[in-house]
Amino acid sequence: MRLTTKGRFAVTAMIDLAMRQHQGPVTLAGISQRQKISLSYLEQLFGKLRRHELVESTRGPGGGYTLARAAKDVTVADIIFAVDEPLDATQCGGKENCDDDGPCMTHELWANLNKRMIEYLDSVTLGELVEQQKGRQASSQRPREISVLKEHRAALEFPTSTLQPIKFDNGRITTI
Amino acid sequence: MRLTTKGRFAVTAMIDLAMRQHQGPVTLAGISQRQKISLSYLEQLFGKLRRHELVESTRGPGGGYTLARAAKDVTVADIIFAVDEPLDATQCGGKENCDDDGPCMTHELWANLNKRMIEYLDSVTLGELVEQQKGRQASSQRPREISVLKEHRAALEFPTSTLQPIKFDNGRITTI
DNA sequence: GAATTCTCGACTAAAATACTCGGATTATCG
DNA sequence: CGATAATCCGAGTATTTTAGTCGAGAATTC
Repeated sequence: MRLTTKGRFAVTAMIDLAMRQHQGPVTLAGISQRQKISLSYLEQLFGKLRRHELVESTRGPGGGYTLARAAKDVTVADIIFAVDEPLDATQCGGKENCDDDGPCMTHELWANLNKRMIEYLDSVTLGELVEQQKGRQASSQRPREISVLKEHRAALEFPTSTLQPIKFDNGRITTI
Repeated sequence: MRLTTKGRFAVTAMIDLAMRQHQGPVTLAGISQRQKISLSYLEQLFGKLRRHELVESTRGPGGGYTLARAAKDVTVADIIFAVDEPLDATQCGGKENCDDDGPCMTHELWANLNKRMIEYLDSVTLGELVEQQKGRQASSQRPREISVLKEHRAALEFPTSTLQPIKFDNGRITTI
């Protein structure tokens, strides 16, 4: 489980896709423009998403991508695992003999943290995110205050910080 | 909240320190040997731990480090925040106007994930980890089977994989 | 056949991570 | 005092990862 902007980009792009696919395939060029993610980078990401059977592609004019299954059946964990695929379980990955003398001291700690992260990310579906976003757009231009904690600690930080905002049609809402 | 091997090293080193400090200050050279972490790297980490007032140092021969407060009053989150300090809140850090039109769509998602991770890491104290480790060492050389889930997903992955096992005195247990 | 769109692999720039190195400072011991 | 043990500190470096580029190709539609 790695959390990088890559995963975040992928989730953002998938929300964009989910909100538009009812009109037919969605092009990467479109997602690229709306979400300000480079086309070539999107190509890489969607290659992985396709190989993990989260999206399907149609070539040629009028082509693009569609979800391979219903948005409610895709979890955030699915998306993140698809693009941030673990190259191979790093040492101590699953086995418990990290060293001569059994599991390293922190084994359980990280395993449990991992479990909790996955549980959470697996509990949130793409469909829910889409609904959330629709509600937000419908309510007003000014977003309603969100009940997200202001931690005394720093916010979740992603390794690199080229995080892009999400926009639909240059900030306007087209009647979907 | 970043999860890197740096944080893991720090937690491992702190456990080592907590288990030995009753004999007086623990030297980095010792931790370096036992945990196979480079001395210079440890110096960096403990510089941060000291500035965050998690440890105290004594210079000169017979010197070393001790915990600045009781092990039960130090959480894993404390340690990780000390060494993986957020350079500065990346865009969208705390504020909710990531873009023109309010918080980006995934804002809540990551904020909530972050909250959960912190909650968990804040719920585990250094003291608990030490107790766990003592119990493990006492029971037998062969570690007891640990009830850690074998996820169908990959295990928690740390960005780079120079993870080192933890050892005490070359695998032997000295009567502490 | 021309335009559109995905597909693929190799390459590159920038950043972050995980270190190393040299020297300075502080304290103890004999 | 001087040797030694230890922390302190800043600068530098190697490796890896991330993010993104580029170019050529293949499928599809019109």
